[in-house]
Amino acid sequence: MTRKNTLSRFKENEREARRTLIMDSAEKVFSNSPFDRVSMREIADDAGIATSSIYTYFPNQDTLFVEATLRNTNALIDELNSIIESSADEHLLERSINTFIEFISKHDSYFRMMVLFMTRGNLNPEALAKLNEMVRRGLDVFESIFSKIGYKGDIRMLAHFFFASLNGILVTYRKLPGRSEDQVLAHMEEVGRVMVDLILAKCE
Amino acid sequence: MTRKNTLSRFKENEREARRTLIMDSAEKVFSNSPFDRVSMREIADDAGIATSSIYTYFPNQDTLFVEATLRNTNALIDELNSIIESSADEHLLERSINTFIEFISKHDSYFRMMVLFMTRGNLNPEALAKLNEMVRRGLDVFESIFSKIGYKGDIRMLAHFFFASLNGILVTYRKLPGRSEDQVLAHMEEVGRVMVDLILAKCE
DNA sequence: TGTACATCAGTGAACGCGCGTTCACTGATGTAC
DNA sequence: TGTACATCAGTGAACGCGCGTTCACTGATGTAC
Repeated sequence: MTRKNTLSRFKENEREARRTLIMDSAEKVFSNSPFDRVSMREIADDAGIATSSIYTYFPNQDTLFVEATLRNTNALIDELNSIIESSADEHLLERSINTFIEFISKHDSYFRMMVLFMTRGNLNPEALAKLNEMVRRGLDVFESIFSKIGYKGDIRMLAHFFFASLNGILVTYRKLPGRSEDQVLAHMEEVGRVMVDLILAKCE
Repeated sequence: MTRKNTLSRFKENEREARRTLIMDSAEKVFSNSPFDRVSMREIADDAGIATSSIYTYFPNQDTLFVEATLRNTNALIDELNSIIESSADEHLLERSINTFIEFISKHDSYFRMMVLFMTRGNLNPEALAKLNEMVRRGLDVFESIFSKIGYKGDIRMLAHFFFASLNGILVTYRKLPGRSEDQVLAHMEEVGRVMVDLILAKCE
């Protein structure tokens, strides 16, 4: 029985390692290919496996996309949390906004998620639950920022607004025609600073 | 020559009328069908013409989508302008936000445009130019709101932020799972009110 | 007015494509005796 | 230790689908004489 357990645990780890490899490839393909050129075939090619093998580890495309994104955003949330602990109050808000913007700009899978979410009401319930859990965690992080900087007002609502605004900045200015990647980033952060000013004006 | 002119003008009107009919159908299909079920075939069916006939009036799908959306947004901008003229200052901002949110919620083609824009860098230049012109007009409207309510700060930058935030609210809360359309709208407007408070706090 | 020709909006069918997913099968590895 | 069988990750090819777009053609309408 002990042997059986270690074996099945070994297999479980194997399985997780494979899933991770596939998600790595998915992320790589997300970031390097034009949006409509990302397909299961493309991801399988990058991972060096047969397309059909993906289905041994993920039931379908949506699940793969959602899980790959959640992995990203969990890393982002961890990063934000460590900023909250380490930053002096006066720069906390701006640093958080810039971290968010830079992170999401670098990880195209977030936008893919967003488009998936915008275009389809029929995400499978399991994926949807995981997505909601991530949003909830994000809102919690934002709330702790606002309470730390002493925002006077409804912190929960501000977090909702904050989250939406950041998404909006990313969506709206992502593809500014004729601007370099750096210029786009600079413009996003400049717009973000407007929000910093507005919020700080209502802080103690 | 006079006859020729009237004839060609008649034909031109005919052509415009047909284009309008097709855009009407496009808009109807956008609003009533799930996102991924909208195709040239679907639109042609609604208009009661052959699919290939669409190509007599629009060179390709992108152009049709962009033009249909711009027609919408021009109407929205007109509506906002009349609000600016008629509203008392203290409710101007909130009324503008709610008008924007309600209008866009009702016209799915705006989201389709947004997804098109997010997912493809390769929109044709003509469509892109028209799109930019629309954004510019929108920003101008927002600026005139802020100058009317006496915002103390960089009005241009606030307009950029305002536009992005509204987009973000619409994108983020559009598909809240388990909420009715009315509840979603109410939540969006509640989040919008956070922005009202923030901006008004920096007004004279 | 009547006739031969030109124009052109509109059509139905087909093209070419790429996608997500399935499935019968392979072959390496583990298991039982 | 050796042999027969079971398991199962992994595969390549195919399925079925729907899409945007093209194209040769039709037939009504307008034009020229």
